[in-house]
Amino acid sequence: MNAALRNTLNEFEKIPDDDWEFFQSILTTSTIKKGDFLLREGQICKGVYFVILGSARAYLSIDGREVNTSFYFEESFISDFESLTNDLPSKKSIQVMENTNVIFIPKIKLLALYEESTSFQTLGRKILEQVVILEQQYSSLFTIFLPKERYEHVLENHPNLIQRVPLQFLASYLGVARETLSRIRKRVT
Amino acid sequence: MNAALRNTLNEFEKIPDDDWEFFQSILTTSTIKKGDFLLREGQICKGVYFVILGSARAYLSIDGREVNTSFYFEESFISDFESLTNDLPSKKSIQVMENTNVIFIPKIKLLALYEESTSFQTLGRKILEQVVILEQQYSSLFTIFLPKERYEHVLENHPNLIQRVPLQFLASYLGVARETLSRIRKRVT
DNA sequence: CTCATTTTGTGACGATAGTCAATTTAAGTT
DNA sequence: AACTTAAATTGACTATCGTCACAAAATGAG
Repeated sequence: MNAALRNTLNEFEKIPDDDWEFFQSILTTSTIKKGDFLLREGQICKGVYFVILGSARAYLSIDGREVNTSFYFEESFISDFESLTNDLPSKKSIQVMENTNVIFIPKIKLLALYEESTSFQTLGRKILEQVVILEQQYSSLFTIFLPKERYEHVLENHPNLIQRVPLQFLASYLGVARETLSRIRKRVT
Repeated sequence: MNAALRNTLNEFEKIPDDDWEFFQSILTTSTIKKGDFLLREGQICKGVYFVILGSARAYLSIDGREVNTSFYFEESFISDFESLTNDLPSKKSIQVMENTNVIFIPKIKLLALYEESTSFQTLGRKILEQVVILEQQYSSLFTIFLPKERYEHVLENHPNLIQRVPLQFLASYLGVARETLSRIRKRVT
């Protein structure tokens, strides 16, 4: 059941068997129904989710309008770091886009695990390094590309996004109006 | 001489004295002349710089045009994570904007230190967590704000940037043409 | 201080994306 | 399958930004 998570973690850092045993004991698995929330604006994020099957989105509510900031699919980690690491009320909501199976990793337990296991500490650092890289690539979308080019670049590099995310959510993620994205898509395809 | 660095690190995690002693031994301090480079496109980034005094910018060269992706001032860490963590040729160049004093922390030594010291490992993780948060705030500039609002938001939250970065560099960082930024600044001020 | 170079500011124009409104298409429910 | 609701598309119009060309201001070197 947790095999997908172990495989993903092993790509970053090999986990010794006994570390893994303890790690498993802090995990809880659950199924979230389409439209339900992993985190709501104002709540304090208490841990990290791992997506076994399904998808989710993170968004900001800006005077009534929803601005999508991230999308998550199988084998990815979901959290709001701003809330999680500094215990601040989240500015974002995280909502599941379809029925989704997740593993929950509580922050308190994870921090304790870091203290005891060097390999997990290393793991946490390596995952964060990749998150930083992805975030930088995302922001450069806006500074180096025009809207149409942003779409093409995402189509090329993250086809999941284009295939599995409804246009209404994708638009704000790409920084364009829904109508504009619709027109871009017609021209490109 | 390294006091500024120690102070900064202590805000993340207290460093035991003996850990600090060893850490100091891997550091080298240098002065970089205005316009010189800490990293050039195509090179592999070999470590992290800490700014004691001065400033720097990171930029991408996109068909002749320079797109600035980050600015660095006193007490901040400079690196290209995409190159550093995965040993890839850097897409970015990092150039000093004025005569700048930096401390260099070599990656190889730092990784060795991580293996031996839990507090440094934790430190590395905590710094990365804050980097992720900053990067996410940067990308949301583009999705939630119009150009004029981006300028005002940066003016409010990172006044250093507005005061110390030439307009020609700021423009691409904010995703607008130089002329547009010039006009925004006239209206806002 | 003067000259040369770089940086910033301005004006005019065209291209592009945003907005509003209406329609078509798709999805979900009973 | 029929109905309802939501999502995507399309058209018309406007606002905004980018581009090009040039002028003014600031910076730096001799």
